[in-house]
Amino acid sequence: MKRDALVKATISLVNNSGFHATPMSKIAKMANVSPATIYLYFKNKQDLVNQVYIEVKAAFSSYAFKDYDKSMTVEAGFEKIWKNIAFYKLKEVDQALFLSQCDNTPMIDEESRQEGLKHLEPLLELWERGKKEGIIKPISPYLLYAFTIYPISFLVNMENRGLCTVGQEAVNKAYQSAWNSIKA
Amino acid sequence: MKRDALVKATISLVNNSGFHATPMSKIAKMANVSPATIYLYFKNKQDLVNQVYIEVKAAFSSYAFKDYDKSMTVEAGFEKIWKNIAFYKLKEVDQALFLSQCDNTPMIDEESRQEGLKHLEPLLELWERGKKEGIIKPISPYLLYAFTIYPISFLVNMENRGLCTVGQEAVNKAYQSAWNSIKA
Amino acid sequence: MKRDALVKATISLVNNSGFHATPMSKIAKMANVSPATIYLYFKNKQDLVNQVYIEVKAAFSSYAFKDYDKSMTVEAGFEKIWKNIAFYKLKEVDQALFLSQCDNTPMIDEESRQEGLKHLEPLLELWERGKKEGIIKPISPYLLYAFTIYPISFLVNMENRGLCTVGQEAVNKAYQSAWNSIKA
Amino acid sequence: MKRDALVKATISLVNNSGFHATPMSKIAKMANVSPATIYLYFKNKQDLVNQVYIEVKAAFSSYAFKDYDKSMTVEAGFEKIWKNIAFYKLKEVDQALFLSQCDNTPMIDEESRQEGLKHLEPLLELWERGKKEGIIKPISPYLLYAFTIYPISFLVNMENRGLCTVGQEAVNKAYQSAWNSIKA
DNA sequence: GATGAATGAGTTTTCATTCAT
DNA sequence: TATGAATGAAAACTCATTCAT
Repeated sequence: MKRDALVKATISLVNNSGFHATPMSKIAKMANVSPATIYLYFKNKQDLVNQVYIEVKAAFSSYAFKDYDKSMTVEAGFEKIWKNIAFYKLKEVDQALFLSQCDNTPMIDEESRQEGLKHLEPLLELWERGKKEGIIKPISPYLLYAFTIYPISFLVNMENRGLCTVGQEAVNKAYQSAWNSIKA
Repeated sequence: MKRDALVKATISLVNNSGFHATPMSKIAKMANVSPATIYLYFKNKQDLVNQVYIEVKAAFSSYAFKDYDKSMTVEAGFEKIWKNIAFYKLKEVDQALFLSQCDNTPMIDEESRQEGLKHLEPLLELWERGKKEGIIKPISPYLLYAFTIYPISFLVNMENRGLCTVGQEAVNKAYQSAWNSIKA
Repeated sequence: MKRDALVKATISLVNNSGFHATPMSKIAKMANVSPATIYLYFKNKQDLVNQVYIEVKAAFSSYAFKDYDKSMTVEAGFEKIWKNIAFYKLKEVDQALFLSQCDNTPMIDEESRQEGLKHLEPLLELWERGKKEGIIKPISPYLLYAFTIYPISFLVNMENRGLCTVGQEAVNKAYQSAWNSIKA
Repeated sequence: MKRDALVKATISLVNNSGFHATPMSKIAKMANVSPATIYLYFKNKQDLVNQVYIEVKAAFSSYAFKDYDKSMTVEAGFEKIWKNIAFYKLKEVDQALFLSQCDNTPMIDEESRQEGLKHLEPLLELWERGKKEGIIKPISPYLLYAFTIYPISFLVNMENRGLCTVGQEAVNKAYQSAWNSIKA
């Protein structure tokens, strides 16, 4: 209950001001809780973001593989996963922005980062299979990720700043770009 | 002289700890300068990062269009610019990381962001021409950027964290992915 | 039962960290009790130490006069009492250290201090008698205490810090010093 | 200047409330200084007391050996040193109380304790000589200290609490007790 | 221009105490 | 009796910024 409110407040405030610029007191206030209460659930500020990061990453990853099934063809599977991710990031903008900030700054422990990464396994496996089947380019998973998944964050960022709008059509076009960039 | 040292110190420290986690005193110390001296060159902390951002962005952009010429074909021009950018980011890792952090967090004024953006004009023009010539997909420049330029940041981040190495071959493959993602 | 555990925990923790550096929560934890439970037995933190002080002082004093009897000669009586005290302090190190800390810091109410003091009456009487009989120097009881009883605390402190060991022989020598310092 | 004021304020406040019960803010206020200023001179609260302890101990020790000279007889030397110490403690009550509190609580680092101890060397040497000459009892220096120097602290404590007064006569009597307790 | 000392305002964190159960 | 969750108030400490020199 209170923990949930704290997690939500953290995401929202970190998005708006960055980690180090959001005082615990503000998080507490937004969660309608005393500052001291935070420390019942989290060891300290660092622990708070770490836990939030891991949880958001887990929620994100779980959504990413919804309706995905290893028996799908590589292309179908990739489209499913990619669109899940895109859909998730465009819908749960707050969480997406939070993750984007975590992934591009030193605000998260390396350990928690590793923890958050392991959820991606199925996608890596799919890519591996795709490479074996000659459907996907034989390039490092970092490249595959950089050109298919990572760009989505940019679009969410831009949309959030009101610089552009990402509708259904843009998503489809984006998917085409993503797929074109890695298909063999 | 001292201003330069301050700019460099800022980049380095912000990369390692994030903007709000790097005190002015540390910046001063790293630049071998008194804290008070910072205020001779910059109005305040926010002004300091803003100026550093604009300068780095300018250096980056100027490099991006080295040897580029509007008379080049779209494809040749794009390859030139893309590789300039990639080369720059892989060489000037510190600056690249700094920009990546600026672009994904609320640490920079919106105004300075706009300021930093305008250097990109020639690339946008090239893309426009490419679209008219039917060489590049008719999609928004945000999409074009997301799938060609933005991924480079991811690779630099990963390399910096020691998770992968980006050599000449990877750069070529990355370029192919970038081009494939936007070519008509 | 629980009260006992609380008293013991208090002594132990205050010895290791000092009064103000030992939180109620730690005391509760060490006593396997909820923090709230402490307040069933003690009005507040100050009341807790005060009570503990008085109890320890009482236990100490009661032991001090074991097998002592006003009919003893002054010298025999003093030796008995002194050795009781020394034996007690060397055996119940925790309690001795606790008292030493109480006696040398402002952590105890003046009132409780007085309360703890009155147990010493028989020793004062013995000294009075000794002075009348010309066996003990005609000096203030504070001096008598300072040179006979107080030194024992020092030895216990040193032993506790691992700086020296106080065996049977040392105790005898110490007693000789104590007696020499006050005998007429 | 400011550092001096801080040291003085620390001694005074620790005497009245104990180390952990005196907030940095109070120390700052008493020294007419901002709390932040404390951290210009001391790394943290622990460092503050440690440094104060070492300094007071040094002042004390330096006074202790005033006009003492290794060429003096053991008895004369001891009387000189003992009376120096007594005089100092009775005059510089604040410092004496502070040391007494440091010596009987866990508020000082073991390291600083060692540091403070080494000043006593000349007294230990004198005792060693006294033992060799058969003038002082062949007992451990801890015993010698416990029965000669340590009692002075008790008297100062008592006088400070208003429980007794220690005048010139008492000092002479006390010295006799001290000497009697250790002379062979 | 350059500085080091100083600080007010604010940060994270702790803790004695309470209260609904 | 007994508690665990909750908290207000205060603690230690930090830091952007200033100012006399």
